[in-house]
Amino acid sequence: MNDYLKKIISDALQKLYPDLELPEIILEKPRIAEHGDMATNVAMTLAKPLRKAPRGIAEELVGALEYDAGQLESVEIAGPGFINFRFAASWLYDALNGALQQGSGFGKSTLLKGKRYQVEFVSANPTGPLTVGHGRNAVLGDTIARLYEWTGAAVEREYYFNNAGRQMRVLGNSVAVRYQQLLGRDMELPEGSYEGEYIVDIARQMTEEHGDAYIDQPDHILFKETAEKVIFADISKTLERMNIRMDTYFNENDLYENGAIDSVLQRLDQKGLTYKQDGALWFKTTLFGKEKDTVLVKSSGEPTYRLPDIAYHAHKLDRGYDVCVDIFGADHIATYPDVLSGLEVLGYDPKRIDVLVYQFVTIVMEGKPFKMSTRKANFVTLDELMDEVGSDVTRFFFLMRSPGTHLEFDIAQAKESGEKNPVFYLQYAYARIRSIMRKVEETLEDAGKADLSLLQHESEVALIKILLDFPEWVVSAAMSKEPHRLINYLNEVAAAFHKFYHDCRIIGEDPGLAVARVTLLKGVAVVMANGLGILGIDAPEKM
RNA sequence: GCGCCCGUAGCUCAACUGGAUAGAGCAACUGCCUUCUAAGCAGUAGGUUACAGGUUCGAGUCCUGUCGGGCGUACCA
Repeated sequence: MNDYLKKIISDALQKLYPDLELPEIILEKPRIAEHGDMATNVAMTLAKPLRKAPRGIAEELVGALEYDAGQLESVEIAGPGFINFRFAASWLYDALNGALQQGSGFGKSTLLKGKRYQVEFVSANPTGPLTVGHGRNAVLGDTIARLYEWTGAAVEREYYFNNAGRQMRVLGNSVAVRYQQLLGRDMELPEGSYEGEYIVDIARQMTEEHGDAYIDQPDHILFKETAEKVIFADISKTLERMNIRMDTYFNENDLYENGAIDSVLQRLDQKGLTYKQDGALWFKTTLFGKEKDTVLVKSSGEPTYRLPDIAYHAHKLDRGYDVCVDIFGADHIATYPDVLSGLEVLGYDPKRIDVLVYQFVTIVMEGKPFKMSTRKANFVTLDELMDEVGSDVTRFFFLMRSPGTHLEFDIAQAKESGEKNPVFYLQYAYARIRSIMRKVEETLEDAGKADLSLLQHESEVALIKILLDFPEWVVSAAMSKEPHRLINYLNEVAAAFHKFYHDCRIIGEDPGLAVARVTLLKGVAVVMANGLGILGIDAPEKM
């Protein structure tokens, strides 16, 4: 429809003003129903170049417009010079039929067809269970990956981790101390250790498997390796519970072993972008607008995380993805520009790295902000949260707000919300439809072909129009990396359905109308199921 | 100090990236179930979009400044 409108508008413009360079024709959906189904502001944007009043241009344009009555019912001028289009009913019915034919594919597009996307997310080092603090990252990353799949891309999900750094050494040591304590040694956990109960569990597992074989080897690699293995198993189980499945777990250590780190250092050096000072190796980030240069390799010989970050991203691009998406919390906001600068001087197109920075989640417990720390074991795990409210509510909660805004997560409220939780509003709409369908199957014999033109009620027409918007909202949510847009849209679908349900009956109506309404219901079910599917949320048969 | 993000109804947040009368959900109040799920529908009330300027046909949205909050600003990850 949009293409059709653009075509007739530009045809008319060309006829009226042959010398004019055609402007981009912007179509938008008016907020208010009285303003029609679609509107354009071309008359206003042309006011300046044509040196004419917007309304005058609009009148000329509408006069020259040639359109098919099967597509458009009316074209009107309103306000300061908007041109409002109202779709013909026959077009709506055809479009609804088309949507039903696509079924579970309705909403898919080919926008990114042929593109390979990679989404890297979660990427928490395996030092402890995933907490609600990781939740927003995990759910955003996975849902954005799903959105890209729906827009036609081939998508891979990757988890990046580092098992060689200081964090993991401390982790191994924490396990070793607990291990020795369990075997009767009187000793204290050093300052800065991981204090969580799960460390004790890992240590206990080691006493069961190995007895006291390692009691005099607290630095043995087995402590760290066991911890890593156990914790990673736990993490991936948590992710699976949330409907998240990674394609790849990428270990930073591989970058050292395959020479990617050295290669980056060499290439930066060749470009003259690094220098030594005070025993450290610096990257001249001041050349890219930073206030200070950045250390890549510490005087201890250990690299900072920026160096492997650059190498990692270069490696990802080398693997052939068209676009690599990073899901970062706000604390990374200052670091990724260095990575982009590094990639650019290495000859990569930084546009192939797409970063989503989301604002932090404020955990609220008992009415007060709650500061979490994995190290101090001061946290609520995602598993605990899902035990309370389930994975649907958990996913929904993290998705319902714009990534760019701070999200307040009131644990007590999430636990309590139960029945009045907003996710149930959507699921209830679907369950209601399924319930009607089950009843209708008993009463309505062979439905035959529905005559959709019987759908004349205001609530019916409004519902059809909203359903037809679904594909463009999928695209909008995907391109902006803002899944909450889809949630807002599904809310409108559910609201329109509930209103229809209230206004229009099916059972007991004239069979022709009943069949038409059942067809409409199927359309709603398709959109709700597809939409919830993108969000990774269950569409229940019953509630 | 400097950089990035945020500031919208009592609370939590939308507003499709510059459009027409700023909208939902909680919380408050009023109606609607002998008929397909009341986890619903309809309605009332609630606003100087933090503040002050600017840009233009038009600003919650863009630019400048002020105030308030978050995060950075490490040879920490």
